[in-house]
Amino acid sequence: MEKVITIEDVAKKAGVGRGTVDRVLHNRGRISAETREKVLRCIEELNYKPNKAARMLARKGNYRIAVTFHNEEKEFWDQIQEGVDKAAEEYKVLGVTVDDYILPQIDIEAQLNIIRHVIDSKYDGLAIVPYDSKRITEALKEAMEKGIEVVTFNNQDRNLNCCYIGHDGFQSGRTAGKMMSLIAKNNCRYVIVSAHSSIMNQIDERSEGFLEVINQNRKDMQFLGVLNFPEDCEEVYTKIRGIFSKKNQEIDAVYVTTAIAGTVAKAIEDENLNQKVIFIGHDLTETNIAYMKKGVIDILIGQEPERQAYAAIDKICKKLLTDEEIGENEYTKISIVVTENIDE
Amino acid sequence: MEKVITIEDVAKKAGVGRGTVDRVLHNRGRISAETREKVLRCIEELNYKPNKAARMLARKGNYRIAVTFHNEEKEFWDQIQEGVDKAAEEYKVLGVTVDDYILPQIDIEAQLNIIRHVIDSKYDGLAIVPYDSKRITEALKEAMEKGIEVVTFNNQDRNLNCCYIGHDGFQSGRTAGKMMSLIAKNNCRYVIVSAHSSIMNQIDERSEGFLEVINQNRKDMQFLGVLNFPEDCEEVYTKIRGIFSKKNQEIDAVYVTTAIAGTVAKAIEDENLNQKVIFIGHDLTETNIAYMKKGVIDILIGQEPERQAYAAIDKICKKLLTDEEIGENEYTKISIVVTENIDE
DNA sequence: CTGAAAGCGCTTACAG
DNA sequence: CTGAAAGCGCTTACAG
Repeated sequence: MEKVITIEDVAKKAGVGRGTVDRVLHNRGRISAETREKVLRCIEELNYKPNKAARMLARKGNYRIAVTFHNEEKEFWDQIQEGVDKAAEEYKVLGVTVDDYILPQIDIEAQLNIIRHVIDSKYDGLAIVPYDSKRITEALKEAMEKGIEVVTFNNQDRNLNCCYIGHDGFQSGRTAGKMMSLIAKNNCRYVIVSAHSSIMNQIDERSEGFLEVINQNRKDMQFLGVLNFPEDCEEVYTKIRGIFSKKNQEIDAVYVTTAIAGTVAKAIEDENLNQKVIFIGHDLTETNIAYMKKGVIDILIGQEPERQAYAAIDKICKKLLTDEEIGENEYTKISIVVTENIDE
Repeated sequence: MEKVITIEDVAKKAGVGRGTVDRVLHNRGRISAETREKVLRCIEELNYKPNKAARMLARKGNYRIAVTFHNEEKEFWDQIQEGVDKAAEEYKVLGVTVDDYILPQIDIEAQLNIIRHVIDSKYDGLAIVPYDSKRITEALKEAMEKGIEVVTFNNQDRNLNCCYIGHDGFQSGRTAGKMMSLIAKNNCRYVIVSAHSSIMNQIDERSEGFLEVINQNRKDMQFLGVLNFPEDCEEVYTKIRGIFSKKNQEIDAVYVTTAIAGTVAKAIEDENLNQKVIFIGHDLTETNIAYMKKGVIDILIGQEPERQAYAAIDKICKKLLTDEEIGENEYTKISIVVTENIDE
């Protein structure tokens, strides 16, 4: 076995105690400049790499982190929840407690209260799906200033200087656009179903990206417009069905940017337009996958939801437990999924 | 902080020493049936979960594992190498040494020698890309019988009862087929470029899967046949260029199952057929990506090579270090990639 | 068959 | 400012 360098080796070589090496490693406590220098040099020369398992063991204990999101589109957020649970389970044995704060729907006021609570209760970390609001941005800034480790996921707050983990909405719209431009027949007439002025900016970015690629690659395609449906309900279903019915001669393809793909799919199926309308949507929810298997939805764009939540919590825990920097934004993979490559 | 149950708690509750609990946990040493029962019950009741970090720390040391593959298609195997290196780095601090045995090309005889060497040198584990040969199967069986932890990756030996990590060749061919069937124009005439009687069975499986989906979805498409090119060289380039040139009226689409996509792409580009031939290939190598960006290749099917190698080594180390079962085969994700969703 | 003790590498009060 | 010691949870010889 190759000899592995430990903190002990460094301490011995530098002629100091292990505690001292630890201190320079983490800039903890005060150390004389020369001791610091010497230790640093030894670390360098020995190419010392701290053992994370040991670190976590020793540091064990007593951290509390909060995670918050809403779960209105249940199937999707359940996947987020899985990521949360997995991380919570994993770090529990290392002494960190993860508390979930889950809202029934997007609610800026409620989210503000949660952030406030997180600050007041002196949580050590916060993983959050931030809604687009100046007040939220401000509240999160305050939390960060008070030393709470904050990581955002799934929706990016571009006004906040904070690590984000999730997909790039614009790029995923572009990917959908590319697929559409590859598949669509000549002079294909298409609509986008979206939700304007959403409090989740990812949604708008998807439309932009989609249109950009179509306009670039397929000048022949005809854009019939955006249908905005911020909510998902009976009424929406009826409206959509009406639109496709009346104009079924006109619509050859549809791109749904939001979580109402299931409703649109149902409308299309009920109008017997399965094979006639090209359908691209987002997220690998059970409903969406079922419609894909039935041939209503052709392609789904995935964004690795479990990974988003898992990574957000993981980063916070690593920072807390091992001082590892939280680091850069991490964009999750944008997957293109057809029935043949569904995962499992 | 929620109280975390440790081995100590279990021991106390069962009225035994920690060592004893450890023994029943790992079926190490002999324990009286009743003690065993009692301890098991306490573990159950307390819902005790061992702390892996602690386990790895204590078990640290002195494991050697070997990994072997070839790297003729360098760009691809470099990605495999990355996975190997990442795992090696990670486990080094835990006292496991990873030795690479890399062949310049597929070579059954050479691989046999490596397996032999692994057995003779009493390695603790072996991660291998097994070539299709009865003798290899036998040699691996012997290694396993001698207690070496073996995991295969990238190419599956279906005659060996051993964990495999990699993509499902058949399913990835099906995925390629689906994309082709979505994109291809009416009466599209297509060829498959492959390498029959390969020593890597994944290749043949891809063709099968591809054809199955096309035949099912697109009766209109016309199959012009399989072009077999086991090697990648100047001569192959010339031949391919000839085929596309002479028959450029005839070939509308091509599916390349092997690592010679770059050569095919070059031929097509040199014949100025970029926009005329639909091109689907495998693996996100630099060359392939470059041809995709130039518009020669339309779609690439990925198979997570880094993950394959990483997971293979990771499983072996976990087994060695924490007794965690190596478990089931793990099929890596089949990704569909266009320029818009290339990772990074 | 089983318990007590030492050790894995790191961190954290506690003295000085 | 810095060292010695105890402890994190688990495993491993060593006695018995």
